[in-house]
Amino acid sequence: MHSCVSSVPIFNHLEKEQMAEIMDMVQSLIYKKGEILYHAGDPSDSLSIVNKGKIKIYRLSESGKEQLIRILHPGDFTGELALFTETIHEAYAEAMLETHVCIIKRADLHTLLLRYPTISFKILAEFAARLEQSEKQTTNLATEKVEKRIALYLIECLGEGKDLKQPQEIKLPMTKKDLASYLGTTPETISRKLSDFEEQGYIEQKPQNKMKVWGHALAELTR
Amino acid sequence: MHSCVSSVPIFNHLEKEQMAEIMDMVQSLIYKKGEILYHAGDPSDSLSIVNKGKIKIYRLSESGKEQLIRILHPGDFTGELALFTETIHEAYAEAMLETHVCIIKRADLHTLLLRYPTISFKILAEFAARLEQSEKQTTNLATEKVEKRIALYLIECLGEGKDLKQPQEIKLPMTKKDLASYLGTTPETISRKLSDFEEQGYIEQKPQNKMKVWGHALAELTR
DNA sequence: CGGGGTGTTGATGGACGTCAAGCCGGGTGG
DNA sequence: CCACCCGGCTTGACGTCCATCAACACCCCG
Repeated sequence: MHSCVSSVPIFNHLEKEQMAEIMDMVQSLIYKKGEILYHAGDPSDSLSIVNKGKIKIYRLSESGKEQLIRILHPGDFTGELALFTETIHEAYAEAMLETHVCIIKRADLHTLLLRYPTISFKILAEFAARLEQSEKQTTNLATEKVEKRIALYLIECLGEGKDLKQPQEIKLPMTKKDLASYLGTTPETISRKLSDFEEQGYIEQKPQNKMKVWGHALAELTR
Repeated sequence: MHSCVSSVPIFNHLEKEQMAEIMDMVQSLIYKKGEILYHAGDPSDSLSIVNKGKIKIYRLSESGKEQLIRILHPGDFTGELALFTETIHEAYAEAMLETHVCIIKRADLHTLLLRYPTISFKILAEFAARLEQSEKQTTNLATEKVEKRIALYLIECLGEGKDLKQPQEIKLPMTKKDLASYLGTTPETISRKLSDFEEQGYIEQKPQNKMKVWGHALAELTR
């Protein structure tokens, strides 16, 4: 039990005894598909680490539209925003399927950070990476047309080290509806653009949100 | 000299002797208007704290458009993104006028954070706030029309505690060109929408990017 | 006084959001 | 195991928001 502690990036550099200490502070929880971990407006007093499953983080805009921010996979954590600023959550977190999480209370976390400053480094690195990612997303939304945003997303899905010259099969990690929300567009437009891509020979669509992708061809689009 | 250390949020909770220690690690620099602090692609090996002046942080999109991310005022810092992740800068930083900054090398900062873990809390809080802000901006870009984004921005300019019922005079902290870049639109559109607002009696434009704003009227628009 | 960058205004077209109708697939309950 | 049904997805027609291009006014700075 509590196996999450040893497998989580922010802790896995510690010694065994230290991990044992952390495990005592940790609480385990299971959410069913569709369950909400927290609402916008909830006070935020704990850090949640995903152990198994998937969680989607989204916001509601002023006008009530849902905007997907990020999907958490095992090893990822959330609670960040309000944990260090004494405010409330501004986002929503929902389990996409049965999901196991470990929870650490804010007070316990503070104790830990004081005792083991290296944990702070890990969290700082994670925050910096997310900030980077978020700003990139902002820039894409602000300056690129939908077609390019979709192309960039697909290329991102291919992963880093891959050889773009070979077509690769990928599976979208979410529904097209969610993808639309993430990319700031509509399901209709996603559908149409993907058909276009297919017509142009950039991709080949398969059932269940899978597709074969010619990365180097798509990359042309993003010029 | 090095007065920045004592006036900066991330350090000002420390004792006098500790501050003295920090001052030894700090280096002072002055940039002239238009000078670049760093380019995208530069290795990032120091934290810069603004002491006096203004710095604008922007990115170039895939297609080469400039996107304004944020403006740093005295007390703000930058360098964050790459400082903790061993990567390179992805953004540009440019002095908007003569600007004094204090610099701490990455290695020195790490030493500090290990010795005084409370500094990490301050930085974590700042990162969390920026992340929050960045995600909100993303959501606005993804889901709101230009008119609403502008209205929301103006309301933000009014500041928090103010009484929306009274018209207030504000001065935009940047040119309309930069504002357009920040809000993901064009100077032409900004100009037109502000004229619209004026016609509707929501604002009254004055020279030098100043204007009188009826906050509660604008707030209606954001429904 | 002159010039470069900012700001304004107009005309135009294209990208994409919206509404509507229908399809399909898989999850549920009988 | 089949039938149903709901939600996701697709396709089409249509309208509109806003970027783009171009021309010019403005204003601060040198």
